[in-house]
Amino acid sequence: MARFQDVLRAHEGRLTQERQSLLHIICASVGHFNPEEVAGLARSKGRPVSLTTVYRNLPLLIEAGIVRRATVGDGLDRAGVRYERVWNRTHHDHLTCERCGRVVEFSYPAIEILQEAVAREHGFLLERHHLELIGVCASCRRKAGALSARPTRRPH
Amino acid sequence: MARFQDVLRAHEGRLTQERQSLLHIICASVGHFNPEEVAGLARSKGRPVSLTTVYRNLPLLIEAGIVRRATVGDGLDRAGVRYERVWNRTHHDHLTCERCGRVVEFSYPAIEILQEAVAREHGFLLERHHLELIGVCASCRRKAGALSARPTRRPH
DNA sequence: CATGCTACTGCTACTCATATGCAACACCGA
DNA sequence: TCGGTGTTGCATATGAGTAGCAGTAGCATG
Repeated sequence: MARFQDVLRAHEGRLTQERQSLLHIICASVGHFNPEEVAGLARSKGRPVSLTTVYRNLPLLIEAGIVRRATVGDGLDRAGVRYERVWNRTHHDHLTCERCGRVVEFSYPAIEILQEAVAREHGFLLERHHLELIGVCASCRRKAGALSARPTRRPH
Repeated sequence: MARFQDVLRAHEGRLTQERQSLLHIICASVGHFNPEEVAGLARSKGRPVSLTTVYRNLPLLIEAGIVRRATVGDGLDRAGVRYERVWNRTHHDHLTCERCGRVVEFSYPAIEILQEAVAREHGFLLERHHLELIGVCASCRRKAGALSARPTRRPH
């Protein structure tokens, strides 16, 4: 991508085989991924990239606005950092089911506008945000049934 | 705290010296903390608790609704997981300056209401959320001045 | 199109946060 | 007071991410 090349130039960087491999994989990605998965995909596509290199290039890809860190499963769970492509996609946030782990993407402009308002009120210039809603999805609620375990409504 | 004792009972747990020490420290806490800091405080107060024990008890304290994980500095930065007391405090979210690291707490009921709406639309029962706004605070903007580095407005 | 500078890669070895095995200990109900 | 069992702390293991380093490969230059 031209955008990536710009960032590379700004860093006096080079467009190596490995970086091209990463770009291809990420541009073809649909959901979230972590560094390990990217390295695995690269290997399986015959253009392997070491895990170290993935880690070293992710910051550049973020700076280029191609990927971002995604806060998914930020709850107590053992989640680990995940990333997602941002380039050529519309902005969205995440709604996660804490029972089955399902992740729904949503976008809700009204919330974004209010976030801007909050930032302005405090004299901040808003750059970005992380919003993750955590709850129980419809099917898990059905499964849990009316019997017990109605989750204690204590949002924060 | 009675609440903690309830959780302990549910787990057939015991109210040990160490757990009391942790409770005291956390109930006296004002801002965010990490496990290391808790252990340090306990030691300095003459009721030491090993780091291992802190790690082992934090999940119980979360379950008891006394603390929660706080998403602070979730950006690229080297942040690390932090916790904060929730018990006896009003709910709030965080507004972080990515330049100086200052954290402002805010609460904005309208956003909470919209979050509920989003969850409901998708059939979710909202349990909790993580919201962190990241931007540049007033004084850092002044410092950066009109000269350069107007942050690229690319929120997500 | 050959050359050389230097960024990049991948290996290995390291750090740091967090988890686990285990023996000694201390709660707490009997 | 006593005994079973949950808990603690140490030492050690795990796992994500980082840094050192020697060899490699972009790419600018002549």
